Amino acid sequence: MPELPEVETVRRALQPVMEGARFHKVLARRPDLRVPLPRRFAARLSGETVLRLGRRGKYLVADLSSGETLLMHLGMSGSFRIDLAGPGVFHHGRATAGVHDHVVFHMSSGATITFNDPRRFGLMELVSTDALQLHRALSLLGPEPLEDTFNAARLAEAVRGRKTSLKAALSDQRVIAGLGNIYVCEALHIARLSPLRAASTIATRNGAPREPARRLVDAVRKVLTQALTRRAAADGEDVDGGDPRTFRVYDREGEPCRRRGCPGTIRRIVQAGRSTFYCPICQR
DNA sequence: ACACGGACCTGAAGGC
DNA sequence: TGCCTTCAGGTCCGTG
Repeated sequence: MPELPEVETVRRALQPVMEGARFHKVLARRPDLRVPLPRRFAARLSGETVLRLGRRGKYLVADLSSGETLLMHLGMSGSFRIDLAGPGVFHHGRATAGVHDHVVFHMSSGATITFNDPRRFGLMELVSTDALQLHRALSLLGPEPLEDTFNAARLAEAVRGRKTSLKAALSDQRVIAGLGNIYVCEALHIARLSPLRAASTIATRNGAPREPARRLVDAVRKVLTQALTRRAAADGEDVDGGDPRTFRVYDREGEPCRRRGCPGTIRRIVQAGRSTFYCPICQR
């Protein structure tokens, strides 16, 4: 499911019921996620207050009153369900937990937060807040694409000398944090750059970032901002994928290119084991 | 050091 | 209908 816009949307949904609230009761129903749940997971959370719920790349980051930070990742299929407590919840709500409801937080806010993840590629870890930036998942992450730290110079530097495709480079979380297969394809189409192009060719020309690098930075910002806006409008519905009709290239093999005046047909190829969708006519 | 293929899981969708 | 194959938006590890 989740790339940066989806994760950020989840964060915004959880924030009101988590920030400032205590973990009243925690259920670790199935500990064998991609990384096994931390030892004594429920006990270490219970009674602690969530000071702040943030996001870094595709990770949700909850700082706790205990001095530990709860790090969460949705993997491919993870999602959170929020049930606001109320009279009759046992009669009218979900009385039975779903098979893939692996972790349940009962918060002092009254909300019940359920982590569901069929494929179990998701992850929850507890790390010392002081050492958070040293954590291997976070320490290598590239800049946040919607912050100023992400710019053409930085991108050019990150891909300089990289002997790999643009598609692979943008998918690399060390280059930019938060992009996944869909938005990489979408951003490359907006920027009119071929996913097959060598990443280093957008980099620098005698010191200054090349024009393609600038276009790509703008395209990444644009595609993420648009997705975030659409997510907000969808308001919880369609937690999956997003509307295929709004994609420019993703999952549109054989369909016409949506760029004005472009006669191209969207092609699907496989790069590094994953589908890439692009227009061979207008992406160079 | 880097880049790639495969592995990790389950479920949905398509072909026959 | 049902079985089989393929594919899925993420990451990590081993190999070359």
